[in-house]
Amino acid sequence: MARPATEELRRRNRSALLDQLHRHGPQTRAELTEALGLNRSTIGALAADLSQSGHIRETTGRSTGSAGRPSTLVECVAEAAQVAAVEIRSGLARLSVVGLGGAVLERAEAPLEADIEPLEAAATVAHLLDGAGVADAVAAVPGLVEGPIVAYSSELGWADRDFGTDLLKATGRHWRMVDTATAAAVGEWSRGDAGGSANLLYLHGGRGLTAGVIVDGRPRCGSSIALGHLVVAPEGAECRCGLRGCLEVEMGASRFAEAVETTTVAAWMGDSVARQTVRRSGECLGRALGAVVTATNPDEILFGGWLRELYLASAATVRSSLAATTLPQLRARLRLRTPALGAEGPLIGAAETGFEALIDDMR
Amino acid sequence: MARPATEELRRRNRSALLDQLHRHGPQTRAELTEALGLNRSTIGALAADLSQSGHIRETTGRSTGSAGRPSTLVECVAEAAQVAAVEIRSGLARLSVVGLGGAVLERAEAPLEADIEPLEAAATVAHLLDGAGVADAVAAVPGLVEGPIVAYSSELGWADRDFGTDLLKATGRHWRMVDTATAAAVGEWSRGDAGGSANLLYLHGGRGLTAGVIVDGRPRCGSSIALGHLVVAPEGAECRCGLRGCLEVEMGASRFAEAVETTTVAAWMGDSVARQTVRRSGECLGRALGAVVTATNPDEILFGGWLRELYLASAATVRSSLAATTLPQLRARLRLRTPALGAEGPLIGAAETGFEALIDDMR
DNA sequence: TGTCATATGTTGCTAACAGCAACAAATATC
DNA sequence: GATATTTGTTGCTGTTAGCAACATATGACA
Repeated sequence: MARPATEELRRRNRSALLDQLHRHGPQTRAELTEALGLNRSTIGALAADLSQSGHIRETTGRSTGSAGRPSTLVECVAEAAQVAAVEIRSGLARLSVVGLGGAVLERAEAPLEADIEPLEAAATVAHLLDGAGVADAVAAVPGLVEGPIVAYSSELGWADRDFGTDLLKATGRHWRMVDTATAAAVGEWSRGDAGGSANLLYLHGGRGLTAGVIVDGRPRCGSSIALGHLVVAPEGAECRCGLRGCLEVEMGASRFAEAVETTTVAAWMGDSVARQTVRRSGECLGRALGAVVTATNPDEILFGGWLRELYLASAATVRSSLAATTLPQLRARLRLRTPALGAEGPLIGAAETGFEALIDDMR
Repeated sequence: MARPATEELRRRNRSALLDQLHRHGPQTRAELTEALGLNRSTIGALAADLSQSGHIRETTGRSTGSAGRPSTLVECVAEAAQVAAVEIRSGLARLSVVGLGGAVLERAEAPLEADIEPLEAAATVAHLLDGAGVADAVAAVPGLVEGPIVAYSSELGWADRDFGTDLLKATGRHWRMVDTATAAAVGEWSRGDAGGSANLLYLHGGRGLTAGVIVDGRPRCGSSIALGHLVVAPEGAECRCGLRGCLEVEMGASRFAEAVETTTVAAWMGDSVARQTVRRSGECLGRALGAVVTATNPDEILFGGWLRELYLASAATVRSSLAATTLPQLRARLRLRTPALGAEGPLIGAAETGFEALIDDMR
């Protein structure tokens, strides 16, 4: 290593300080001292560094109410580092520009044509981004994502498409790629209220059905989960992917996705045909979940996208068919719930992925 | 932190050096310099520390064959830190005492009664260990292990038993607990030749059927996978666990386990009844694997215990029924094979778990 | 209103660490 | 046997975080 180890240490501490502020919001220097386990004078020096470089701002402290010299409050400067997060869906591209500390500085969205090609989608993203000066960029795509490649996406109808390179061509910059469900899982993990569980499973319902995982407190990067292509009925109908009896076909994912997009949830749930579909789909979901829970043993399952509506409408059904296919010891710890961040989860999580890389690279 | 940060840095480097030697065997100081990215003089100082404390031994260097001063060879002193690893099976407890660097210093085994109680098993372990002076102790149990608790073990017939505390009572010391499959996965990962894949799934066939996972290059600790209780036939026969159609019942796990234990593999495979059972079970395994692969997306699957024999006898069947239930994009990267360490995997991996903790605690 | 207790920021100093450069040692090559 | 080459050793340096003493700013209480 060319860099001296002492400097390395300093960088690590500096990045830890910024990370702490980014994740947990404005704090006093005294609190930072406590949180990082460093000396007051060290925190002072680190804060001076980061203040100099414009990453943080120190304001005169709020009165604590108790005796003693008031602490100076430290907070991130949102404009100091910005990350662009894009979510690609069927029919829609959404952009958020997020600042250091997690504030959303800009939003934009644009429609996408049906059956759009990756390069065209990338062009739309370029238009949305429009030269915004961001330090990192992350794209969330629903499906099986491997590095820059979208290996398979039911929702977009893409298979083995190099969307990462298309984004590079269209925007002139490198994009990190994640799958929508993993992004949402990261979002809930870092900014939602799922902080407690070390093993989190996020299910995302769109035109297809994908899953994202946090394992032992770390987002599982590098390989995503195409849960919609879990085969639940070996003799079932053929799926576009070539297999038979895929979960997303058996559950009627596209119908749900449309229903949630086009009608109000209340009207949709009132429909008697829909009600029966909901029950049947809830059952199907529960059984599929049984396999997934047995195979991955999570602490918490979150239902995102239209799965949220389905779960809310059929929680009892889901639970009982889950119970028929999992050991009680697995269910004991398991919590089922809906995401706290709603539809913003994927964008927030994607941005968070960018910030993690950014802050890590400061070391 | 009470400790100065500079000392912390030293400890980290010292532990990294020892870790490097433990994992990759004897190396010259020049190689260590390269591997750790530290300066020659730093390596010298660290080696002096560890030599002083007795953890390593420096011998006069082997002649490299090329010009230059010969390098001094550094190696772990096996006796300097020892870990006891125990594997509990139906009918048998096996012990290895492993030294720093991975050398097996002692072996012992003892029969266990059928339907043994945890406390009795712990007593047998105490007898096997017999006051050996080990720095850490790890027990591998087949089933769902959560901290000191065996939540469910088909093989031992235990449910929610506090085996960890029983071991503490019987041996007077703390035991780390892992499930057999995760231990074996760690073994293959660290000492087998699975070093390449970041996501590894190890299937262990005993009286029951469990799985262990390496995710993104890290063993997934804290929660194991009772794969035998994946429900593959909702209308199937009732299992001892209370569910219906569990994989291990449908596959006839106990019959396989017995067959492998009692007859030679060749004779067993020659049997025409067995041959049909093998085909059917291979098919069943393949379909179950489809669900697991879809839900976890591994790079590599290893078949341990009697699954090794089953896989070798029916690889084509397993592959084809796997193909019917997984996306081609998932299969593209996937490798199926048998473990390099054979039956030693669980013990080696369990010991490795202990060493990781031990070396980590030096920091 | 003033004094004291309390909590926090600041400053100068210290111990320890890793890196560096110069030197010493030990081998291969010619 | 002379030289090139690689590696270990030694003394020195720059940087770091911790510490202690001091300065600063508030609340509590008389």
